Order: sequence, then structure tokens, then C-alpha cells
Amino acid sequence: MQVRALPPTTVARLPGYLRSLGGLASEGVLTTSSEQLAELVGASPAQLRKDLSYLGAGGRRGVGYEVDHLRKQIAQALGMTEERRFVIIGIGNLGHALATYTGFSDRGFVLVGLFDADPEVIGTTVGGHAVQDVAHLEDVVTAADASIAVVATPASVAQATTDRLVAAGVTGVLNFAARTVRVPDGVDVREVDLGSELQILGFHARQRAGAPAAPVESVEPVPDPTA
Amino acid sequence: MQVRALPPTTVARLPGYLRSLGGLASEGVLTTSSEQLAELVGASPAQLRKDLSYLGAGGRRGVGYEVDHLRKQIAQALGMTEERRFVIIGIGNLGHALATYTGFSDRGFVLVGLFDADPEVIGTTVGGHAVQDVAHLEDVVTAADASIAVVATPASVAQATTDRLVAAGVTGVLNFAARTVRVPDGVDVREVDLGSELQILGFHARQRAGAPAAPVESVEPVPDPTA
DNA sequence: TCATGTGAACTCCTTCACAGCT
DNA sequence: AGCTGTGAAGGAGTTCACATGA
Repeated sequence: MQVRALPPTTVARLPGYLRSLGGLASEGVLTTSSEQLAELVGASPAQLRKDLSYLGAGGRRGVGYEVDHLRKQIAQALGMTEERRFVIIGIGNLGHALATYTGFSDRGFVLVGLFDADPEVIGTTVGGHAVQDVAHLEDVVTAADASIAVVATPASVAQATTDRLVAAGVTGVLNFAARTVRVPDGVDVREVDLGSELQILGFHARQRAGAPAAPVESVEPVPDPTA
Repeated sequence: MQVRALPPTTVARLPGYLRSLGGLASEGVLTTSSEQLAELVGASPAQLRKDLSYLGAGGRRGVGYEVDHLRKQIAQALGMTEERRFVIIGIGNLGHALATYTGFSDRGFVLVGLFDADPEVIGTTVGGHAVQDVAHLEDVVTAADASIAVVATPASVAQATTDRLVAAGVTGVLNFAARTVRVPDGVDVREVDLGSELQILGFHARQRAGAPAAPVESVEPVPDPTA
């Protein structure tokens, strides 16, 4: 046996590892260490070794990891050995950018359909794909056997759209709509709310401005003046 | 005293709570319960109460939370009582979409500058803002007192751009570039890698296809056949 | 000698369950 | 009676530190 159960946190870090390994490979590096790779991805060497050990990564003690082998190993764990087809629903500003984003195809994902509900948008070509009427969503998802969908619709229709996608056989949803969507067990959702990301940064900016909240990691251990 | 220290996980959930509360408010709902709100955001009631208790949320036992008061409380915790100015660097497909994305201004963030290095892009107008030469980055960040930056540059210049931003006084960076950026203590980064998000979904898709890895949550508690 | 692999300690987060107000 | 607030229990993830093997 090789792989048992990967903690979700480990899975979430694997793409980053793979990215950095790709960088090393393109520089002609053949072997790396947990310390070097950790530095590149911004993690601790111990965490990296623990993560890789779940994969049965096959590092050599005293030597390190073979870059190429490690890449294959992670790619396999992430299911990149098979082709994954995906669709994008909602071709507004964000959907448009996502449709032309090279980061998806770079990683082996194949875009098989763009959909929108706006007659003005339907029929236009974006990134080499004609935008189709969202009414035909199920047909395409089924015919192309798409397992992943990117939802970039207005918040008001995000849930209904997701329900349709799931009914059509999609098992993974990347949701950019400003609304949390519910899915049945066995289906996976990742919520990406760009506004929330800024707000989280805003929280920390507030801390720095001297607001009464979370402990600010001061460089020097200042003695508590209230003590 | 009111607020002490918010766990990072709690901070990350607050924007979602705020979003759902906004929905309730627009429906004219005056009071809510941890159970109702938890259902909306997809969390457990206990977690919600715990999170809100860190804020000194002021729910009434036997009654619930006053929607309007709670919104103010969370908004304050997130530093939304002050205006936050931000800039976007890299006006490619993604940067373009981000510049016209309404989710930022909806939440009180004020865009004060767009930057790019491409002469073809510099001078064009996107979302009512003229794209400026990235050479002038520091001037604008300083003059407008921008505390947050959105990095949507090619990976190759993401680190250098971030360094410049930090030197100019930015304390929060939202990084979309396909490379992890390093920042000094006291500066906050959030990495959003869209390709990674799909890959994480790809992992789970692979599980479902019957791959030898993580435990699939089966609907029925199947007895272990190896026992 | 060197860097991995890994049990164990530790820290953090979540869930539980009920006391405490309204 | 009802729902929050919260110690305490439980679970998960991270870090430590060293045995292990090249």
C-alpha cells in the first residue's frame, strides 16, 4: 500500500508544492531537500516532511527528494494523471477572466463549456469558446462528462445553478458567487469570496492601527503596562 | 474591555457572517438566532456562538441576536468603520476583472490606483480608473495612504512588486500570482491561487473515482470488510 | 555525517453540554 | 421555557526531537 488518508490541510498544500517543484525542475534542479522546498513554499521543513510522508514520497535519508519523482507522486495524488473537464457558468467580468485564465489549462484542466443567461453574452466567443445558453447546461455537462464546475454567477442564482450542476453529475464546485452554496454529501465545494479576502486583510490592518483586539505580535516583548 | 484576541479561523468566518446578516437585514429581519444564522452560512450553531462571543456580541439569552447590532459589531471588528484604500497591480485578464469587481467597493474598500508595466495597457481606463505606470507605484501608495494591495502580476515579478509595495507602506497583500510571496513580520499576505483550488477539487474527484487514498465518507456506515 | 520518517508533545480549533439570563 | 455564553472535552493539525537508514 502507499497512500492511506490525506488530511485536508495536506491536500490543500500539495498544489503549492507541485508549483515550486515545477520551478526547480525548470531550473534543472534534480534533487531537493525538505529545507529548500519549505523555504520556497513558505512552510516548515517538518511540515513538509510530514505531508510528503503521507504520500509515501520516497525521499532518501541523507540525500533528499528527487524532484522529478516527487512531482509525479504529487500529481498522481491530486488526480492529475487523468484528464479533468470543467465548465464555467456566468461570463461576467470575473467569469470572463476565468475563461481566459491560463492557470487552469496549465495544470491539465480542460474547459469544455461556458454558459450564461444573458442573450447579449450568449453566442459571443471568449477564449476560443462560444458562450452557450445556460439552459443547455445539463446536456453539455453530461455529454462531456465534466466533473468540476466554476460558478461565477450573480449571488441570486448561485444555489439554483449549483443544484442543477450537481444533478447533472458534477462532483466539485468552485464558487465565486457572493453566497455560500449548499451541496449534498459526496460533492465538494470550495468557496472563494474575493471581498472576504480583503476584509480579512482589513482586520489585520485595523490591528496594526492600534485597535482593541487580537494580540499584535510586537517585535519586543513589551511588558504589560496595565500590570 | 470588549474584544480580546480573535482566533484567525474566527476572523476568516466573520465576512461570511456579515454577508448573511446583510441578506437578513434586506429582508427586514430584525432578530436572528445562532441556529438560523448557522444554517445560512453553513456552520454549526455552537461555532457561531463561540465566534460571536469573542466579539462580546451581546446576544440575549432566550431571544437571539439583533441583526443590526450584530452587523455593526462585526463591521467594527473587521475595521470597516474606517475607509481602507487599496491598489491593484497587474491589469491583465484577472486584474481587469478585479478592477471592475463590485464586491470590493460594496464592502467599503476604495480603489485608489491601477498599475501595469505594459505600455499598451498604461493609459487605458478600466472601471473608471486610468492605468498608471507601475514605476509610479510608490508615489500613489504613499500619497493615497493605501494599506492594502492586490497583486495580479505575472509570477516572475510578484515578489519584487510585493517588496516595493511593502516598502511603500502597504500592510496587507492579496496575492493572485502563481508564486508564494514572502513578506516581513507585521505584513499580512493572503494567497489566492485559482489553479490550486481546482487541483484540490481534482483530488476529491479522484477519490470518488475509486482511487487508493483518503477515506470516502460513504452515506451508509459500511462495515469494514477487512475486519 | 546527513536528511528523512515518525511517534509524541503541544497547540489550536471545534463540539459538547449545561449553567445562566431573559 | 428558550437561547445564549462558556468551561471542558474531544479532535485535528503542527512542531519537536530523535531514531533510522543511506
